[in-house]
Amino acid sequence: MATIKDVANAANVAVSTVSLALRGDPRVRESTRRRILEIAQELQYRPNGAARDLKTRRTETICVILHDLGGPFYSELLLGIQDVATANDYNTIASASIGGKNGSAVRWLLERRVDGVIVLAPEIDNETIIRAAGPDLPVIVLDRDLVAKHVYSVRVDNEQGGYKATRHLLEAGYRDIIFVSGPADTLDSELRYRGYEMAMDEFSAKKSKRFDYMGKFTEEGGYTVGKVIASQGTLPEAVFAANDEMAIGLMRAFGEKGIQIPRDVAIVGFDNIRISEYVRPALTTVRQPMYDMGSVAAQMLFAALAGSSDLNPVTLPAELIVRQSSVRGMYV
Amino acid sequence: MATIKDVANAANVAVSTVSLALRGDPRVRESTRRRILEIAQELQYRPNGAARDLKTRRTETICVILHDLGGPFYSELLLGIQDVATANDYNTIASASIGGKNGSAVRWLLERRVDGVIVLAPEIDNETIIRAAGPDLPVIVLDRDLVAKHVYSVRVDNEQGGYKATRHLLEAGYRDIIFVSGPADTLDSELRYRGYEMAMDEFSAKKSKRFDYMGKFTEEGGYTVGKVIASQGTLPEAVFAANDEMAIGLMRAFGEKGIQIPRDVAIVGFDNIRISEYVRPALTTVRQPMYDMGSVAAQMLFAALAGSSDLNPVTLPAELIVRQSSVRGMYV
DNA sequence: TCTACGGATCGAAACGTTTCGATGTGTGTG
DNA sequence: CACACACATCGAAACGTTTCGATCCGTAGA
Repeated sequence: MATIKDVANAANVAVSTVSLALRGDPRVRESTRRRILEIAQELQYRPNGAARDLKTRRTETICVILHDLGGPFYSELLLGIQDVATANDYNTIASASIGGKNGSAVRWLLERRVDGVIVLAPEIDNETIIRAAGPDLPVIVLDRDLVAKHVYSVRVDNEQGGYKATRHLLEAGYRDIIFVSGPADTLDSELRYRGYEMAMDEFSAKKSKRFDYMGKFTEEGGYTVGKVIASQGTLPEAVFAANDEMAIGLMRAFGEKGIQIPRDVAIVGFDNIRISEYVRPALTTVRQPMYDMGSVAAQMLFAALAGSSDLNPVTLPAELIVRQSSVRGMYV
Repeated sequence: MATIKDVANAANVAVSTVSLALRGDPRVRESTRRRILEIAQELQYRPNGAARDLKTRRTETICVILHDLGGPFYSELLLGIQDVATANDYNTIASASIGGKNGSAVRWLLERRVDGVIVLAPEIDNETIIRAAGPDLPVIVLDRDLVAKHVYSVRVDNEQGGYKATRHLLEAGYRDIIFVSGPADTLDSELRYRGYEMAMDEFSAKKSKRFDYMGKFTEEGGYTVGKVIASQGTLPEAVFAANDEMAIGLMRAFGEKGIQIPRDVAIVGFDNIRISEYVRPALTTVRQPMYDMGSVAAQMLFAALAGSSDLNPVTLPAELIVRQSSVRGMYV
């Protein structure tokens, strides 16, 4: 494979001249520049990124670490990030956090192959992130409770979202509302529950306990919980599920038992995944501003890259989206 | 930032010893190795990936270039790729092809920052791919009609899929079946149409012309086409849409006109995106084996990396999934 | 004609690793 | 006691760039 040296030899100029020429530096005469370009083309010269990165100590690339690539949820987030990155002439790559501690993602964090990282992946632990972050590797954490040097955080207000969802049900007249939580260790679920508590207290309604109904954040998880709820003596008036996947699982379980939504039980989810609009009845949910989150995160990253170091954590508001699953007396 | 040299100095050993120690080479004594590790820890030493890549001339990373990250469609594909990559101790990154010719993705193709590339992005042109591929950068193209040196192809049998979908409708007794195509320039749509033709000919049914109904491969596109169809004098008996998104758009348009599916019109889509299962009536469609496609592509890539160069193109079969939207006399 | 200067090009060092041949040390064998 | 040998460590070159100061050349000003 041709290197810059080969090009220099073939063109009878110094290596440095080729380097300058390729970069379009005005110091090299136009005629020689054209000649060099031509020869480079002929030799199929392609620069070696690693060498350049090594020398310049910058990669002009940022990395987004996600739980799994292609989750429907991430599409908008990535778009928000990419728009900002592109505007800054930066490249964006995405990497899945699969493999955990010694997996793929860690090498992007630890081996300085990128200039900055945005992390939305619960299974990467705080310690790793703190170790990775440094003066020349800012890290933006999404939806994570972590403050550390060179680590900056952007979050969605899950608590307020949970509050909105619950209050919506309360205002519709429901009082016996249960909360179906995600796995015990997720912060998101916890915060949504706190919002639920706050609203329930405000209306002096009786809360379900934190761990009464706990699922796996997947449709299957919701389905299982739904079966349990349905087989108990009395149904609740409404259910607030910690995310849409679970809400949809609940709907399926209820459907199989002949329980009608929202007539018999109202349901509210969280996340506004694309399916929630298509499910019947369409699911009332809370939308997280994913595009904004991506965009804000990327902007903070570039601010950090530019030298700012006192970036305050940002919290973005969530938005209630009312559909049929929570509207009393509506059928499909 | 501490380098290997700093560690060597602090430990009073040569740089090469540190290098060996870190890699766990048995040549360095266990006691010194532990000492070095400890000092590295203390100094917060982190290897410089660029330097290593430069020296070893391998990155142990493959890159997947997709149209947009996070399309629901890609999730499985990436999983298939990652599983194989991980088994080979390789890392996987994904990059969006946004930006086209001089965009982000191109640098992964052209600047040798990865060991191999898998491309599923129509907007990257053949020329770029051919230029990028070389003895030390095999490229696997997905769903693309391209043969070239160091370029290998994996495809789904779109034609057979289109045939299956159409034949299914024909066997259900429909004869007046129209085909709603994607944008003119996409190969996939074209092939699916050919399958449609084949089946229609076999049953001596009258085909719609290739460009009678053309949408944008999005729900909006399907919706628009649906409006047009609905406002014409007579409805077809059935519609075969070139992908699910469009099929769902069609369903929405028909729904708004009071046209019932499948009673008034049967609908079949293509892709088996997740929503198609939740839409009412659930959409009959053709599943592309995305996981397999990813897995096969990755396997071919590693075969190429290992030196094989005579890898034959692979075509994977598509699978018909019958749901309610095409089953005569079923309502929801 | 000499000097100064700007433009074009060059040469060498540096970036942080890996790797290979060389070197130094201690142990067991004859 | 000399020798060979395995073991542990070292030193230097190389990977392909970028960058900075040096050099060379021709021209304008004195």
